[in-house]
Amino acid sequence: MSWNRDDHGRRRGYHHGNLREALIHAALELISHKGPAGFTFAEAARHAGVSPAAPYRHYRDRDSLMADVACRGFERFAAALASAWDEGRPTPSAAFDRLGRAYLGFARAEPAYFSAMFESGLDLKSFPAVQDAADSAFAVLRGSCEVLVSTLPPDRRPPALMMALHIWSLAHGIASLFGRGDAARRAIPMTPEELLEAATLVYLQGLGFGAGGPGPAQS
Amino acid sequence: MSWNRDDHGRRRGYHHGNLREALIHAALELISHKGPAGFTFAEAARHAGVSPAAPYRHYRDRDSLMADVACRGFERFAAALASAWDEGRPTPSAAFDRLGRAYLGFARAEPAYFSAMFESGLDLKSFPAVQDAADSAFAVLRGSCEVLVSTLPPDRRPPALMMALHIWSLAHGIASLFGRGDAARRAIPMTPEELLEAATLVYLQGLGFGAGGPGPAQS
DNA sequence: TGTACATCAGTGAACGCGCGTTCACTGATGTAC
DNA sequence: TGTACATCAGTGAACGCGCGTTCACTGATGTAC
Repeated sequence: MSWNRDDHGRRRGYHHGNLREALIHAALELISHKGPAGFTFAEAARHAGVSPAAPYRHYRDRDSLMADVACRGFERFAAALASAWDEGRPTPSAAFDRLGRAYLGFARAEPAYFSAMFESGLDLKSFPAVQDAADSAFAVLRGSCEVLVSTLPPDRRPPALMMALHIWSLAHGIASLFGRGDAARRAIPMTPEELLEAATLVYLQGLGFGAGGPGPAQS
Repeated sequence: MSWNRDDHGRRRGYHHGNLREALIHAALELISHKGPAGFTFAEAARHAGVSPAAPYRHYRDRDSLMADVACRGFERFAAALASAWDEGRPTPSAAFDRLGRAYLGFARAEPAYFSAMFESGLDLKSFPAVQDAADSAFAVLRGSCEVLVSTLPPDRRPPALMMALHIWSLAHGIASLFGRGDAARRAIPMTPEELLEAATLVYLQGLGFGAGGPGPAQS
C-alpha cells in the first residue's frame, strides 16, 4: 500500500516507483469488491494515485493487466498446491488430501485471484504466459496423481492424466459452486472441504485405493 | 427475431408487442458474443429496436433482466435434465449417464444461458426466483441419485444429497473448465463427455455400484 | 355498436458521468566520458 | 567528480463516446356503459 510513499500516503517524488505492483493490487481489490468485470483501467489508476494515462506505460490495455493478475494468481496457486503436496509426505494419501484442501483454501482466501484466473474470460491463446502458468499449477496436481498411481499394482494403474483431470474438475466445481466467499455461493449442509474429501475418498475407492487394499469400504 | 414485425424488420405498430422476449433474446445474443459482463441495457434495447427508455417498462435495471435470463436458463436446464433422465428408463444407470451428458450438452449448446446462470455474479438472495429455478434443476439430479441409491442394499446406501452434490460438482467443473464453446476453454486429449463418463464410473464403483455387484472392477 | 376514458407501452430529447485513449509535455534517473 | 545527454515514467488537459436514467409526451389498447 505504501511503495515509495511517505507517512501520509503522498508519493515521495514524481515517479511512482512501483506502479506495476500498485496496479495489480488495485485490480485485485476492485475485482474482489465488484467482480471480474468490475474494474476499469481508469479506476485502477485512481487507486494507485496516478493519472489515467500512467497505466499505459506498463500495460497495453485492461485485458493485459488482467492477464498479469491471472498469471501471478496461477503462480501463487501452483506454489500453494506444491506446498500442500510437500512431495507426498508423510504419505501420498495424506498429502493428496491436503492438496484438495489447498485448492479450496485458495479459492476462498484469494477470490480475486481466482476470478482473474478462471472467470475473467481471458483468451488464453492471446496470453500464452497465463496458459503456461496455469499448466504449471496443473502439473503439481498431475505429479501428485502419478505418485499415487504408482502405489498401485502395475496392472491396475489408471492413467494419471485422467485422474488429475477428474480431481481438478471436482475441486474446481466445488470451489465454483460452494466455495466462494461472495454472494454467488450456494448453500449446502456441509463445508466444501468435507464435500471434496468425501468425493475424493469415494473416487479413490473406485480406482482401487482402499483401506488396506483394493475393494469397497465395508465399514 | 420477428415478433410483431413485417418482412422488412420494421415494427408493425407503435407497440412492440413482445419487448420482454425480445430483450431476453438480445441479452442472450450479447452474452454469447461478449461474455456475461458484455451487455448493457442500452444495447439490448437497440437490438430489440426500441428506444433506450423502453426496457424500463419491463425491468428495473440490467441485473433484473439478467436474473430473468438466468431464471429461464435454469428452467430449460431442469427440463433438459429431466428429459435426459426420463424417469430412469430403461435402467437407472443408463439414464444417469444420459443425465451427465445433458449437463455438458447444455453448457455447450447454450453458453449464454450457462453464463447467465453461473457466471453472471447475480446475488441469489436478491433474486429468489433464480434460486428457486436453480433448486428445481438440482432436484432432478437429486431425484435421480435417490433412485440409483435405492438399488443398493439398504445397509450400504450413501446419502443421495451428498452423491448429487458430488456429481453436480464434477459435471460443473468439467463443463466450466473444458466444456465451453468459447476461447476460455482448456484443451484436453479427450471429450468432456468421455471425461465425465469415466469419472462417474469410477465414482459409482467407489460407492459400491459395480458390474454385477459391489467391488472394484477386475478387468 | 359507439363513445369516453383509463391504462399501458412506447418515444425521443436531454442530462451528467466516467471511460478509454491521445498528446505534447516534464521531472527524475541513469550513464558515457 | 562533473557535465551533457538519452531515456524513462510520469502529468494533465482534452476528445469523443456510450451508458444509465429521467421526463413530459403520445400512440395503442382495453373496457364500462
